[in-house]
Amino acid sequence: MSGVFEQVYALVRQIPPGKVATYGQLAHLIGRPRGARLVGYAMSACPSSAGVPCHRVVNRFGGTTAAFDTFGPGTQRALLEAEGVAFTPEGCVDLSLHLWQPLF
DNA sequence: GCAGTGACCGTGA
DNA sequence: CTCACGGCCACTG
Repeated sequence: MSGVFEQVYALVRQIPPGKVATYGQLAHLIGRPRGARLVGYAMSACPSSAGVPCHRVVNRFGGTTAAFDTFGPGTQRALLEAEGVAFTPEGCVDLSLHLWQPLF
């Protein structure tokens, strides 16, 4: 609470299935236009106990995080595809179709 | 208690 | 157009 991480987790938790958000976008939403790194670190913490779908967070290119290879190659991609997220031949998420836009 | 690092982004030259 | 650097917060050693 009262921490940047909690702010990030709160937003990520609001991301509906089939949608993805970028680090920079989340950083802006928490009031840290230049704090994209904080979002990345917050994801690294990725407390499953907090119910944070960190697999729905990708970089600005829509590329999945290599850190997910911890569970196996292409783990994050598999999770997103299971939710109906379309991927480009380059292996990136089609942000034009699945970029999460906070209504309010 | 101090310093360095980290799943990144944006701007300047 | 491309290359390079700074900046933000929290956690670890």
